[in-house]
Amino acid sequence: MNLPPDGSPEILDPLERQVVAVFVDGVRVLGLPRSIGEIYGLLFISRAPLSLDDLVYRLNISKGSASQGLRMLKSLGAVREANGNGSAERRTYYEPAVELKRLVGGFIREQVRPHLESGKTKINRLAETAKDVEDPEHRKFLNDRLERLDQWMRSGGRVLPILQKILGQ
Amino acid sequence: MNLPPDGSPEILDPLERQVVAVFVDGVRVLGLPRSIGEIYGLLFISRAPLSLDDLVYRLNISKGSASQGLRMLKSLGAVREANGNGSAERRTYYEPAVELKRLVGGFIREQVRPHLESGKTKINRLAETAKDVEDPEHRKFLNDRLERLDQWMRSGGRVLPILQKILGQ
DNA sequence: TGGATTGTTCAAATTGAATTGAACAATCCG
DNA sequence: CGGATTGTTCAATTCAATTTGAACAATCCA
Repeated sequence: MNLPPDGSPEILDPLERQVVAVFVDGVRVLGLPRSIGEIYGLLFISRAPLSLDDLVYRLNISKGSASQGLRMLKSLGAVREANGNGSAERRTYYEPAVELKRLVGGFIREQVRPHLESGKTKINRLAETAKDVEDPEHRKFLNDRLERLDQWMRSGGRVLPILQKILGQ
Repeated sequence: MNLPPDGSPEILDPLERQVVAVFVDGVRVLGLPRSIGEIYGLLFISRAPLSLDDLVYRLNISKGSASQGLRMLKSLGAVREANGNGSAERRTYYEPAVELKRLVGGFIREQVRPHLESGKTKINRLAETAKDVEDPEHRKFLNDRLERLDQWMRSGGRVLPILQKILGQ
């Protein structure tokens, strides 16, 4: 299916390389590791699904990276197994999910929501602590700020579904 | 104004420490450095504006970090100089901007838009490259994917103002 | 002027997150 | 079974981004 490895020949053609670069850049903004961008980028611009070994060979990354990267991409719903040929293939091939809605949904579910939740929890705990502050002026100030923080979280929570709705075309 | 440093005494009270931790966490999600979260967090929970030296001392960070952190926070519009006392003070004091709208706006302007722009540029260049692909089937596929990528960018562009509107209460 | 105070810059050190690689499962099939 | 193939795990390493720290500006004022 692919040429066997030599030293380190040019495995990606220029267009593929550029697309991969775009995604590497993209995922960095989202705080995701480079390998995620490389893997998704290559899948995105490949006509046929690719196997783990394809990714290892063509991107010149380790099996470990590819395995973990695919796991994360699966958990994000950004990649799925291509059960294309009904035939009995041992190896599994992957193809990208290309619907923005799905990608955004996965990111929000896996990366955003958990932080919002844990943030809310921590803030509630803080509000408890603030109750014990002696000076009433100071206590008032703290409550005001914590209240505001709580509002931010609420706003975040409200915005996410709207975001998803809008990005679903 | 503050006690002088000893070895490394406990400079933040527990509540302050927790709030700072929340912000450190928060900014990491946004892909910003820890010091940004520390500085903003301490300003956020402090009744009085703080100077650079206050931050250095209380957060136990270097002057360099504090200076660069404040610069970034200023560029994000997340912090402003407190010209509180009309008196002639040499040192400048900082206070946080606490309006979510402003914070989100600054983040979008400084961190999101530039990436969207450069992304668009790169994709246009890619479309040029794709024109030279011989096989018409393959070319069609590539154009389809690049078109999709372009759509994503547009969606992003459309969503940002809406986001800002919603978060402005 | 000079020295004290405040803040900036940037090369070097540090640190934490991602990647590697080798050992280990799991499954297949002759 | 046994060995070949495919994929996972995780401690050790690597690498990039952040932080440090020391030198350098800039401003103040006695």
